[in-house]
Amino acid sequence: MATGRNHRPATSRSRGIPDATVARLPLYLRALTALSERSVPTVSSEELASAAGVNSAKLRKDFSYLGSYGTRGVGYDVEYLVYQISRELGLTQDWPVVIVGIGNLGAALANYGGFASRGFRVAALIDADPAMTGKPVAGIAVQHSDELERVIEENGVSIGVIATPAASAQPVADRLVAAGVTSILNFAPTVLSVPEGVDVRKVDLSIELQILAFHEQRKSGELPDDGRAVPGTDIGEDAGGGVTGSPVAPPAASVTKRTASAAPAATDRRGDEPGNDGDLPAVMPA
Amino acid sequence: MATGRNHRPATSRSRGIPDATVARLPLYLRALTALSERSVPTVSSEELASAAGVNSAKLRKDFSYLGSYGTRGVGYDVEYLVYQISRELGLTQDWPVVIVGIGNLGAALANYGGFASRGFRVAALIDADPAMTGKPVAGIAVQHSDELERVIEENGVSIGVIATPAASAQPVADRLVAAGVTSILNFAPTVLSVPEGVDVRKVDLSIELQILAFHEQRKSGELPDDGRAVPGTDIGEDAGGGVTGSPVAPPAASVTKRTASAAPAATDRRGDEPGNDGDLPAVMPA
DNA sequence: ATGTCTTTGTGAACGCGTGCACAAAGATAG
DNA sequence: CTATCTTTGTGCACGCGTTCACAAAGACAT
Ligand SMILES: NC(=O)c1ccc[n+]([C@@H]2O[C@H](COP(=O)([O-])OP(=O)(O)OC[C@H]3O[C@@H](n4cnc5c(N)ncnc54)[C@H](O)[C@@H]3O)[C@@H](O)[C@H]2O)c1
Ligand SMILES: NC(=O)c1ccc[n+]([C@@H]2O[C@H](COP(=O)([O-])OP(=O)(O)OC[C@H]3O[C@@H](n4cnc5c(N)ncnc54)[C@H](O)[C@@H]3O)[C@@H](O)[C@H]2O)c1
Repeated sequence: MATGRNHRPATSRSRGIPDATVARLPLYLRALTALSERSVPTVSSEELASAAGVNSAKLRKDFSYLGSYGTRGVGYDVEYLVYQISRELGLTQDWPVVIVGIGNLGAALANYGGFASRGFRVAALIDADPAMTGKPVAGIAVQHSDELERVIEENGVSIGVIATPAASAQPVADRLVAAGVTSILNFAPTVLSVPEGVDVRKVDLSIELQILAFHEQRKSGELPDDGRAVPGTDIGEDAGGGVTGSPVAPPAASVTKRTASAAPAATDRRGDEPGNDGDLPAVMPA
Repeated sequence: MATGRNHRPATSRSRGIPDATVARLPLYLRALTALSERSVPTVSSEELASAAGVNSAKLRKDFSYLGSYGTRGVGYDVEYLVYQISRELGLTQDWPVVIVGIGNLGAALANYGGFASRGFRVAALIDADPAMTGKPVAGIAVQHSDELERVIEENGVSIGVIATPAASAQPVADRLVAAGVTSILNFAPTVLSVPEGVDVRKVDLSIELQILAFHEQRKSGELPDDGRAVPGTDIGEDAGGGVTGSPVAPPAASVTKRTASAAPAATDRRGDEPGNDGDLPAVMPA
């Protein structure tokens, strides 16, 4: 979630592809690539939609934003569509990427094949810990933070991945931006502030789990209690260096005396399907 | 993004909290927790919104769905709100979780502190590789896949995390569901099919990067080429990596006769390159 | 050519999410 | 108790995204 302004001047009216559509293109591409490997020549919107897990009407509308690449009565040419989507997403070019913070997660990311398989090339692995410098991870020697700016400039890196502790995320983001990076994928649980023109997308495992927990709670019985009732189980422990941490403490109702029954007994509305369709997976860049 | 059905009868009108709001609650909770640690008693919607990186009006509306916990002229009581949101998200209770696939990513997740800090407890680590069995990861001994059902039942696990290669994701999901899991967090790049009533959320690094690439491409110059134009243009730039094997070659728009399509880039590279575990979907239309 | 059958492309309706703007609630001062 | 000032809670309008439903484009058969 980009911290700075989050405006949408709707300036993108002419050739702009809807954000929701852009977010689905990679999904279609993946399905198409699989078909391509099986040498399937064409595919109908119905089949492809099924493979991508979406509605066929939605898929057709999405493709309509790219132009008319289908043939009525037949479907879409797989190879041609793979190319068109790849081009639209900018995957026909090479994107050098730097990963900052080579800890548990950073190392896993460096080893991840999903990078290279789509035109993303790990240009460098950066870590502030001197003990890490020179150490090979996924076949690449880790470089010290001091090299950050140089690496970015020399390789023309425009995409950076942050996998440092939360406390270091903002400073790292600032350096990345100052050095020329204009797109950041942030794994640290923090809201980053970046100047306009810089895109930030975040991946937060903790948030995903919390959303699941919410739905899970709905499925099996109602809320724990009215809320101002007894203190709940307290959950302590926390990983070091997180903005998070303090255990869930029972209420404290201060300020003005909380008139009781603030929580309106959740009416057991069962119509609410568990389908978490609407939830946005991540963030929509500005 | 649930894979299975994705409808929204809109039946949820009374007590249902909007999905978009639910997705933001963890964000507010994080900001509030930080304030709580600094012993800040109250906070205004403006301040909190800023800390969470959202619009203040949006935040107030979100909170309005939970009830009226604020005090006009003053703001919100931090401790009280932390408790209310935690309760709403179901964090006042303990959620045992199983992680399946203890490879690079799975191990990182097991070591992640964000789990425990919010009521999520790693009940077990499961891996199919016999060599991994018994091996301690993050202080927990890895168990063989055979133990999956037993572990789920004995611990009452309802949330499962999949970090196996894409090809194994669906089978693992099936077993998880059969054993009683009703919420799945999937890290494998595949569309999962699950019965109604089971929530699936996915985290796909590759998709995030592709979305960033799309915007990045827009920022610096337009598309490589019109695309609809005659193929053969030097778009063939295509970095060595290319999009998953098929060398993103401008396929001819065989709108009518698709002859050569039968022999399209005969999957030359085998998914062994330092990055191609199983990125491709194994799911096919019914 | 003409007819039939399949599947695309999209107009239109609808619902959700966002953000503005403001009345009202309540704190605080006099 | 009254006045003023701060900040919430929300009615309302708007735009985006989703989905339906269907005309028409084109393949294919005769
Ligand atoms: N491990 C996970 O599964 C997981 C999941 C979601 C989010 N996260 C988040 O990702 C981040 C990293 O997690 P982790 O488990 O890998 O932590 P980690 O402690 O294992 O690794 C962090 C690494 O960052 C380096 N680092 C610290 N400050 C730095 C700086 N200023 N510049 C460059 N490098 C710096 C450290 O030397 C260390 O190697 C954390 O913010 C965590 O909350 C982790
Ligand atoms: N590493 C990353 O940063 C990253 C990022 C995004 C997505 N992913 C995806 O996450 C998944 C795991 O990635 P990884 O890098 O950890 O891969 P990995 O190969 O290191 O680990 C996979 C693990 O799963 C185990 N496994 C295989 N089949 C299994 C089964 N049926 N049941 C239980 N365990 C099984 C393997 O023994 C192995 O230990 C992949 O699908 C990958 O595409 C990884």
